Amino acid sequence: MQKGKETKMAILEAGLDMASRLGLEGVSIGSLAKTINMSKSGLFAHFQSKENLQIEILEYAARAFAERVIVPALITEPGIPRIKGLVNNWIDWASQLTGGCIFVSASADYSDRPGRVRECLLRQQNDWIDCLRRVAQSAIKVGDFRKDADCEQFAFDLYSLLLGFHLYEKLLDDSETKKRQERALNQLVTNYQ
Amino acid sequence: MQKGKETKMAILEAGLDMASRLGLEGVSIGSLAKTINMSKSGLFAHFQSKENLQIEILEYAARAFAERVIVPALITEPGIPRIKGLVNNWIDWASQLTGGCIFVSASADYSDRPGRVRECLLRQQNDWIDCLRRVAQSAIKVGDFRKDADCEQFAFDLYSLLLGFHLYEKLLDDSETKKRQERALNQLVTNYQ
DNA sequence: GACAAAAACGAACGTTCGTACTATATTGTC
DNA sequence: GACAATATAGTACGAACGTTCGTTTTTGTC
Repeated sequence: MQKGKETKMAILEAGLDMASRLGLEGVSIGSLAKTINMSKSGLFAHFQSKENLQIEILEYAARAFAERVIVPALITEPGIPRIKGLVNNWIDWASQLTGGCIFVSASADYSDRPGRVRECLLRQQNDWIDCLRRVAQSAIKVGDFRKDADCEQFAFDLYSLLLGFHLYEKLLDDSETKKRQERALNQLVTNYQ
Repeated sequence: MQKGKETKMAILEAGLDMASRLGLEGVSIGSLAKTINMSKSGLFAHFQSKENLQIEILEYAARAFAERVIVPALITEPGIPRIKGLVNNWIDWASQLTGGCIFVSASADYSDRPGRVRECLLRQQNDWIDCLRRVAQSAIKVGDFRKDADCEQFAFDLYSLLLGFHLYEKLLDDSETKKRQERALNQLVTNYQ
């Protein structure tokens, strides 16, 4: 069977866009079916529950994220170039989605909403922070960062920077945001050299 | 008339808690009425629309925020002590609310949801960033920061740090978050000295 | 205590929500 | 082309949504 997978992908793509605009909780089966031009029940049959739909959207987003943000950065040479590449990829990723990075909004939404969706998101965010930690470690290895640099701390610092950028860019629409982010990033890597 | 104002305050307090847990969009008139033990229509009469309710919750939150975060910090001596006081107040504020700081979750939720709620939130966030800028300026004035320090940049850096802390604390439940935040803050003020 | 104003209520509106069924198209396989 | 498997549509459900209405209770004032 082929056709099934295709529609499912189309649903998830539209679902990702809708989730970025309205949040994962704001994705309703009826409205999503309407945008994809199919029946509510037809769409529902692919997921059996709304919770499954939300989780599959998250997992679809994670695959796209790995593909567009992480993998291209791992091809770049390790150290500061890779870090800057990763940041730029992340920014591109966030600007491609209408409502911004789905993981950022979901992290705020599910900070106190227990369930399988939250657990899935938590796993993903831990993976992402791990990824940030590893790029710092490879920066140590190639000599861009000093030997005793705290990689966990760097992950915290860098993710914070991305979150700040996201808020400024998506909510405030500040024209100088890109400049602010670049300055902060340069200062950040300097602190770890 | 007195009674009316009292119930309204009780509604807004419960509404703020609910909004911090479920997001502003997740506050439903029916469930809010149930937690406050009054009828849906009775509650509704205070606001005339859900949008008004959301805005009044935001404004109620802003008053509480000014009272608990900003004012106490302005009493502290200017410069680095005031900055650290402000940060600690903010952290207390975020930890008092079950689901975390309402402005953080609302900023993510309303990044692409036009309307009066978004406009209100935007005004508030600009005020907050202005506040951060001013504490940096007073730090220059008392000699804690160097004369040519970029206060706008400092506001960006500091708010980013708070957002990072918020995500780590509320979603990841990382036991070392407080330490991470303190290290980042110390490094941050060092960069501006 | 009377009386008007304000506040709270209960019921109902039309709509949308997620989900459960059954039936009809569409697909891939022999 | 037959036949089974899969995919989509259609309909219906109970509950919850925001909102409106008319009524009743509570409140503050004279």
